[in-house]
Amino acid sequence: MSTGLRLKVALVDDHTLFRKGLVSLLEMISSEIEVLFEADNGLDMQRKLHPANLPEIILMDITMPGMDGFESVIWLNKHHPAVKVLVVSMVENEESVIKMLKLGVKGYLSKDVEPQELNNALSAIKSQGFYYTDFITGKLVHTLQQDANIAQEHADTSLSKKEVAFIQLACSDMTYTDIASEMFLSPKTVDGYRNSLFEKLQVKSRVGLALYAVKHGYVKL
Amino acid sequence: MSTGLRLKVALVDDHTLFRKGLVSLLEMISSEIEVLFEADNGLDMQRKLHPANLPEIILMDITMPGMDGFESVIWLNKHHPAVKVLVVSMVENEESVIKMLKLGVKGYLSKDVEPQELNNALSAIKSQGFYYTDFITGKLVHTLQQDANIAQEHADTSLSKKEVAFIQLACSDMTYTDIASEMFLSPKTVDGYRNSLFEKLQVKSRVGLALYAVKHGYVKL
DNA sequence: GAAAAAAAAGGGGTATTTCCTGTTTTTTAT
DNA sequence: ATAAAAAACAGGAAATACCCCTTTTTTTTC
Repeated sequence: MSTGLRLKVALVDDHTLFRKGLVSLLEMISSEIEVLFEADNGLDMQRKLHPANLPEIILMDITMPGMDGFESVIWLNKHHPAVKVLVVSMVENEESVIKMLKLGVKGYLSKDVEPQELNNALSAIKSQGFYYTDFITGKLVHTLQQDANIAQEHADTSLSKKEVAFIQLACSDMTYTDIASEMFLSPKTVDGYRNSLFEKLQVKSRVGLALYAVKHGYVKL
Repeated sequence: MSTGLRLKVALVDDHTLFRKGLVSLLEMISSEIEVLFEADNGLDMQRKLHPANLPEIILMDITMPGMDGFESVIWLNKHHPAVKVLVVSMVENEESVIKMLKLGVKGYLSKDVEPQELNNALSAIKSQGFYYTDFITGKLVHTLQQDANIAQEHADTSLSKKEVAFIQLACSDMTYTDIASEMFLSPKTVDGYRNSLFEKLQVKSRVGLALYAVKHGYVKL
């Protein structure tokens, strides 16, 4: 049986080739690392996570079908708060980084770092509990500066189901009247949705709305 | 020196972690594979490609900074037509697949395939010269069906410099009047740009224009 | 079960987008 | 040099997007 000396990790990423490659890399980098399991997404992770043998660190992607990285981390925080998460993602926009940091992830790496940095991150998280690069620090500082200005007026940027439905329909050639009947609502109501989203998302036109929707994965291209 | 028995390959992908992982995987999968070099993008590839020792197959990503996969394949066709290209990309939209096939790539894999399929693809390309999955065939058939309808009316979808400038500015809160003065043109002229792009790109509104721009990389989010 | 908050709907008006049918100017080809 | 083609530009009209402010209905909260 395992003596606990090796660092137990798990991988959650929907790109099989990347995941397998990462496993191969980890094994090559250090014999001190043991990959407990791999998962396609958060739901798959839930199934494969055995309370009797928890990984110490989970390498987590963000964009995944089914259950994405954010939801997965939230679930982990609730059910297995001891498990540390290292985000490994191509997503580099400030909002996502900040959101993940707020969720308490222990590190955030881009997929284009050198393998050695991955190793550094894992070592640091194991010994110090975290690994925050200048990249993350930069995002943090920038956000803090903005926060000072914008304050908490638009607290969380999570959209309701109807708002999501609306913003998805807004990414089309439909008029707002069309969207209204599609949603079984009065045109005036979707008018209200638009206006509140304009303010909430800090955009000024339907184009901005559409671009926001794409950027945050509400619509796929 | 190399006896030529091993399959010489090269990797072009901007995500270091993915690339290194892939190298590691390839070495694990088969000792018959020799990775000649890795490159960040097309330009890097040009530098690292030595005519005296060309790879037989290049595993190529599409989205890369500097010189992307399309440009790289075009360059390869011109300068080293004997080098075969296997696309390994997350990009799965029909247009990109078709565009790559037209450029003569020998295979097209998603990044979420099993390592074994990568091995199959390499073997097939080495022995038969190509590896086309059902995924690709499906795209092809669908395109052929569409082509029958749409015909050649909007022959190539390449945009002029001014059209690119316009479509980028259209992805903003600016009104067309704003865009016109930004481009030192009459509002009526950008009016014409919009209308011709609507037809050329088969969209019906500015929102469609913006989404097209994102989808095809004219604007980054 | 009443007060408060949020969602839905409406009235009315301005700005912008979209579409149509042209003319003038500039480029391109022969 | 001249015809043909493409780009730039216009007038005007209808549809749509956007905005502000008010009312009704539903939901939440105490």
